[in-house]
Amino acid sequence: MTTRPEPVYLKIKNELLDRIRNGELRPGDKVEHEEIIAQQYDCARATVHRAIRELAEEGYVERKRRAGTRVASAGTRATRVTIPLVRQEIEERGASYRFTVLEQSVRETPQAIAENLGVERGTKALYLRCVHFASDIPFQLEERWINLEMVPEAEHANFDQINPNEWLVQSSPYSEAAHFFSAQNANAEQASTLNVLENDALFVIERRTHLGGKAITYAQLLHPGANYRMTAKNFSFSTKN
Amino acid sequence: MTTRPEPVYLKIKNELLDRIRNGELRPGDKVEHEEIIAQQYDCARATVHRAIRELAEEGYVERKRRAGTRVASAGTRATRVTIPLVRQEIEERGASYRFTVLEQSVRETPQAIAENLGVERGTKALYLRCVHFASDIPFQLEERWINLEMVPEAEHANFDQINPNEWLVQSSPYSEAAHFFSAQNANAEQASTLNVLENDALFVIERRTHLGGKAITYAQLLHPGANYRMTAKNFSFSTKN
DNA sequence: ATTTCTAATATGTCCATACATATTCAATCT
DNA sequence: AGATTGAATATGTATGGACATATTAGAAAT
Repeated sequence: MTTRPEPVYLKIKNELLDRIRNGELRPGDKVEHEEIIAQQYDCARATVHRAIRELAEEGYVERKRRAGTRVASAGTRATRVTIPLVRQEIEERGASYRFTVLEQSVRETPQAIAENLGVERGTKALYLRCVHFASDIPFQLEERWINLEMVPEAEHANFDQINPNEWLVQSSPYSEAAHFFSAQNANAEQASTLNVLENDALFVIERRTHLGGKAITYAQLLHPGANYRMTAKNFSFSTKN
Repeated sequence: MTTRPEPVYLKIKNELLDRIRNGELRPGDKVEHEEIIAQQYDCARATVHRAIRELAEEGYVERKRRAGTRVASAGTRATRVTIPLVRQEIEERGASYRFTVLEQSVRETPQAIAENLGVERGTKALYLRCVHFASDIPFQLEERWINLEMVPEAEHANFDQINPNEWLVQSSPYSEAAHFFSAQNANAEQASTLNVLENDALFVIERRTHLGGKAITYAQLLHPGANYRMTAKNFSFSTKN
């Protein structure tokens, strides 16, 4: 198998990472200066810099000017989590997707929701409740509030063909989002909607979406715990293997 | 307030991100070529390259040679999750930390565990069960298996002063880890240990740790759902604000 | 019309150099 | 001793050039 030449910065990065992983370089240890590594690999300092900068971004080393680079103290691990669109997630499992809107009404926001939307309590907002099915089995219950001050068109939007999340993604694709993950017991209503038993554990994703400091929407996405498992992916891989 | 001059690559990155966020650049739209942007900002192409490369790593744009750069189709969002050491997590909440080892024994691995450890079913491994307390309230129940083929010292390690996770982190700080998140109902034993009711929802973190393709340990970290909420952090911020 | 080849092109990597800036360490002054 | 100052130094950003490589669009051949 002819292997394409690995970029030098990746080679340096991976070899450093290996040394960190196998314990040759331990937390607190100093990493050689960029210039010295550049000599060792016979490359430019910028190339070494990129390698070590990426390791720093991924949390493996810590850098300080003049002080140099040290292996970071281990323990806390940063991983990458991808929150997909429900439809994608379902179709990737080889199941067919459909959804139904159980409720769609303009309501006064209760305290907890108002806080999440950053509006005064009692401000009118669009409340939505949907179920998303994977091959006709309930997969996700979505309870959503949309800030009509930010997205007034939502009030008369039609969610027969397109689900609220995808509709919102169209209107402002890359708004800023904050996510929280937790576990809850299903209440009677949630249980019957998701076709599980009351008190069954649910995996909950909360999402708050902003644009320019103002909240667009707040959603709770509830999944039957028995089916649902979220996977975190690592940042970098030593290609050696 | 005298503000230090923003690096050019960040200025470019943030201004592009703003254009993507506010909808001026929509998914599928082409971003100007690096050389053109370099002219606009009167900087080198390498500077533009870094700005756009970071946007690509964070999932905002997609790049192809010759084809150019396009705003990525929105929807799936990548976020960063940090899994801290229990002790840190508890102390950061201003609570005092202590833990107790409920069980520590060498056992034959059952099927499910053997799969996670990548060993033959029935291989001996160290089984550990610990509770971690936040100001004397049970915070996390840890059920762990350690592969003694990889870490034989663990068999006679003393977990009175240092908890198993921190002990393992010392022995191989930056092994590779895979994480999974899910929700489970507490069984009777878990419930009494965590001082919650049977069937209460638990937030579960599973962690599988490898080194050079071989599993070191597999752990389930169970948290009472009522207390626990995991927060995902975004990658980049437009500094404009 | 379809396939095959070829040239154009935008991104990907890299270099050699330069200067900026945070931080340390040592020398100097109180 | 303690505070202040200043030089040394490792990283951070940037330049302007070069070549590599994937991919596309168009030309040529079937």
